[in-house]
This record gives sequence, C-alpha cells and structure tokens, in this order.
Amino acid sequence: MAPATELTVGQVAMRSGVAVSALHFYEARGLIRSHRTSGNQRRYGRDVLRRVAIIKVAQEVGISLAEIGEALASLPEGRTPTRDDWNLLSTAWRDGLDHKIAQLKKLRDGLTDCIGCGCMSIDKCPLRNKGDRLAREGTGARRLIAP
Amino acid sequence: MAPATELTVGQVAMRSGVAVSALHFYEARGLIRSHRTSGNQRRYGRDVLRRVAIIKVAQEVGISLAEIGEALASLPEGRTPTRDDWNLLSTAWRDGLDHKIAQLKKLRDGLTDCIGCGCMSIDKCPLRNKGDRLAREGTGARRLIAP
DNA sequence: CTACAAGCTCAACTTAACTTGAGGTCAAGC
DNA sequence: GCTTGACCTCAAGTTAAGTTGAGCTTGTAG
Repeated sequence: MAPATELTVGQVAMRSGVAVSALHFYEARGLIRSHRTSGNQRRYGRDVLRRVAIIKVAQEVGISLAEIGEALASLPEGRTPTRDDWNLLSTAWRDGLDHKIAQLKKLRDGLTDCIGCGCMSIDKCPLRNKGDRLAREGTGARRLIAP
Repeated sequence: MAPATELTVGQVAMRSGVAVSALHFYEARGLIRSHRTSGNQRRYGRDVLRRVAIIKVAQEVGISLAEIGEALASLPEGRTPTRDDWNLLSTAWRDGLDHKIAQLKKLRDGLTDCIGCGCMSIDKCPLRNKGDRLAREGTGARRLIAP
C-alpha cells in the first residue's frame, strides 16, 4: 500500500476520535480545510489531525470554537505548520491560558481557604475577584487573543 | 437599618454580578436554594453568595452546571457550610481539576514541543493522548467526581 | 393610598456545538 | 454490473445555559 498522504473524512474521524458530522461542522466554521476529489469527496492533509487534536484539547478546557478558530487562523492553510507557526499560537494563547490555570488552582487549592477570607462580603473574596476582573475586561473573544 | 441577614433576589444579583434570571435558573436546577416570604418572594441566606461565586469560577474553567450541581450538593442545604464542607468539595474536585490544569499546561507549554513529538501519527501525541484517555473514561459527569 | 420599582410564573426565543435524517452519489468487491 | 458501505448536501432536531417578554402581584416612598 502506497503511503496515503491524503485522508478521507472517515479516516480522520477514526484517527481523531471525532464524528464525521463534527468534521463537516468544523470545516463549515473554517477550523479545518479540505479539498475535493473529482467525485466531490473531501480529502484532508495530515496536519488536519493536529488541528483537530488542538481543537479537542482546547475545547475541553473551556475555550470556544470561535476562539479556537481565531487562533487556528494564524496557522498557514497551505502548508504544514512549522515550529514557529505553533509558537505563535502558543504565544497568543499564553495569557489566557495562564489566567485559566490560575483560576483552576484557586478552585483546587482555594475553596477551603476561602472560608476564612471574609467572603461574607463577597467583594473581598480572592476567588471571586479574579472572576470579576475577567468579566469586566470585555467581550470574551478578547480573552485569549492578547491585545 | 437592621443587619439584613436575608437577601432579595435583586440584592444577590447585584452583589454576585449574575442576572436575576440566572439566579432563578440556578434555583430551578437546584444549585442554590431560597425560601419564600408570605408574599411569595425569594429570600436568600448569605451563603448563597459563596455558592454563586463557586458556580461562576467553576463555569469559567469549563465545568458544566450539572457537574457543579453535583459538587454543590455535597454542601449542607440547611446551614452555612463549615470549613470541612468546603474541604469535601475541594477534595471531590481535586482530581478533575488537576487533570484540567495539566491539560492547560500542555496547551500552554506543549503546543510548540508537540511539533517534534511524532504527531504525524497522532496516537503518539502526548497532547492528544490525554484527551483520548479522558474521552474513553466514561460519561463526563464521572470526570470531576472521582470514583 | 396610590404609584411604581421589584418580584413572580411560564412560555418562547437565543447561541453554541453538534447530531440525525432524508434523499441522492461514489467506488470497490464479487 | 450490481450491491453495499462510505460520502455528499441540506434541513431540522437537541442540549446547555440563559435571556426576554407578557401578564400579574408585592411592597415601599411620597
């Protein structure tokens, strides 16, 4: 068997673990891209697997498809992304991710401490204040794409 | 003015920063609880503020209301939660939160490294494998409530 | 005592992220 | 050459998490 450099939608679904319908959906949203055979069937390059992997992991930590899409848009459509391309994506997300990590740690470590923090007046709660600042900062989309 | 130990829905909304409609919604879902005045209006104990704070922070990091609800169910309905109550909640969530933190760090630090990780065969991608294991582990609800 | 802001209920609408289904095409094995 | 499974499109349905609106009641300030 020749090294199939192109993948069908079914193969991508199988290897990535997401449903065919979801792949269609991602494509409609511009998160991934394919070209068509003469018979109008989708064919994907191998980098689609990595894109889908990113999508899944990012989603799992609460990043919306819209935000993921914006970030993935920084990756080149034509060629396989280079290390630098990924680096750019990493960098764009870093602040947002750092924030989320901090939030999670607060949840993990802070719940108990919080009991003694003066929460009764919620304004002083360190847990809550973080959330407030974020909420006031803007439109959400802005969150992961550092200004 | 006497120290109002009870809060109206409007007051809770103002202090917690969530909409009145959302509070109604949370109540319908059993995440918070109120009692009613003779005139059928809601009155909340002060601990509702902390509950709402938890809900918001947890949501922001991608935990669903259903999961939050399960966790909050471990808090006593009748009385103000003690340190031990919160501790229980923390502990129940710890594994799930640890996992999420790990995922986030991977996203933050790992995207770039991943380029050299053999991702071409996605099965070997450390980023992806985490996700896979989680996906296969079960029904999602199980994720944050350690077995 | 009355005006009107704040509450109440319930149903319907919204957005995100998909899934399901209907109806039709493509391609590989026998 | 035909059957069967993988694909295709497009519309409609689903779940989560709320929001919006209509119509009606409460409670408080003047």
